[in-house]
Amino acid sequence: MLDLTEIVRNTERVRAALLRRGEQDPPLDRIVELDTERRRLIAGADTDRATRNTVSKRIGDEKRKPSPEEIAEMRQTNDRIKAAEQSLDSIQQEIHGLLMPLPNLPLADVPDGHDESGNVVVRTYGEKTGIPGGQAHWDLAPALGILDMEAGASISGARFYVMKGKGARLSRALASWMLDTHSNEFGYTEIEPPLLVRGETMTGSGNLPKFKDNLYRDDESDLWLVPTAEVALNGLHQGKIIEADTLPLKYVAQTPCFRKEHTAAGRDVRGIKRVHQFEKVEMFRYVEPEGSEEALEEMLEQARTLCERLGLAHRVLKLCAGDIGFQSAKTFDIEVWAPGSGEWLEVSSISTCVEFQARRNNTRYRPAHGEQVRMPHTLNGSGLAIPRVWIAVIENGQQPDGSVVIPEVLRPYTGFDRIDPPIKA
RNA sequence: GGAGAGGUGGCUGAGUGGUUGAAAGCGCCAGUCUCGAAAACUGGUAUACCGGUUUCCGGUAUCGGGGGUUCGAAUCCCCCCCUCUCCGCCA
Repeated sequence: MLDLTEIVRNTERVRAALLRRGEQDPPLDRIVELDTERRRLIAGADTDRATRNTVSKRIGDEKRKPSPEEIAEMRQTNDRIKAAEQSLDSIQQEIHGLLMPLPNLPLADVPDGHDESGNVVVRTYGEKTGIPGGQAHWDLAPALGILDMEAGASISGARFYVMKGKGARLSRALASWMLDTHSNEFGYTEIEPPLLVRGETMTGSGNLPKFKDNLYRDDESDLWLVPTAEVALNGLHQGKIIEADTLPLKYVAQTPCFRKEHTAAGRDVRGIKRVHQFEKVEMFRYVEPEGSEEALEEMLEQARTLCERLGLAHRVLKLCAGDIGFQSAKTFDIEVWAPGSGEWLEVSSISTCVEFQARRNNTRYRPAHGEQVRMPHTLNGSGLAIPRVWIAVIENGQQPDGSVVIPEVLRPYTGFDRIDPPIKA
């Protein structure tokens, strides 16, 4: 959520920033107008309440019954207060309704651009690998007996998959290795959060109300399935004041992610690049505003390190203003090279949301004992998305004889160093 | 799912209609004392919003959430949520 005060005071600056994101005509003037009315109503109601408090206190102090005149006067005052409260309530609801769909403002150094074509490749690491004539994972993996798309479809429908044998094991190994690296080496606290969350939690992260079409929901219990662990990790401190000396908080979680992907119908239909349910390891931080840029760079480096250790060629993209996510102020993507599919696969998206999520969530922190509370910055980043890394690992590891070699770092987790094709009878 | 108990400030915990934003203790901050520290003592210590002569002052709201009764509600009434205990069920 954007800061109402900021909108009122710097309307044009906010408008310009929103325009960079492609928000053509945000209702800023209406918001300012409503805010003026809001202040007027609060001032009036507060004055009436002050009167009521004074009169009641006097009656109490004097230990007597109120006079008929006082009662009549207070009834009138109370009616006025009630009327003001009702108007105020509807105005605040309207402001809230206008504010919630507005995306975060891009930071100054975020490049201009309308869509993904405006993204900037910051740097490419490693050489593109892969054998000549290597297969894409949707051919290779089923042939190895480690992936069954038909079974996924028959159990649950399109865009669901089943991993089998060493494929399932590879997926689990990737997740465990990543979690261990984050916990043991990078200093994150591992979290196992609920996967079903309340609507408020989903709103706090920015997924509601605007993106409900992409979310699964259970009507009966009014709970939503998380599209990323970010939602739950962001909710960890909602409505709370984080006490002094506890920032930065660094969390990591591995969860399934549930996404309807209606909006992407027709895109990436082959294989497991875009599916309704996938595993992802997610980093999340609460930091003081001053350290937020540095934290973002650090998270980028950590996610990148994972790609490097897997021996995957990868590149870092700085997303343009038109392509960053709703809640993001600045985002880097990491893409790994998948030689069989012949494309760069996004395996990580690392963003700072500055105060945007903290404000929606009412999460604050106290810099030091006795000091004024402030809003922390929240940052999130995949570290990493499992199926796409899985794709890159097998496509990069495939050998001329049809087998797949497993990266060194994963072997303690997989318990095997290669995946051989099944022996034909 | 059945029965009961309970939700008060950073924490523990008083408070059943009128100087209660809220006792007391703990914690924390500052000062005194000390070579320094501890102890002791003294004082301070919530959040949000509105207004203003804007490092401060005034006002309003907040005792799980919402509604009601009343001149006045942490305190009385109604609804909801959550936690705990016992029973049942269950990975």
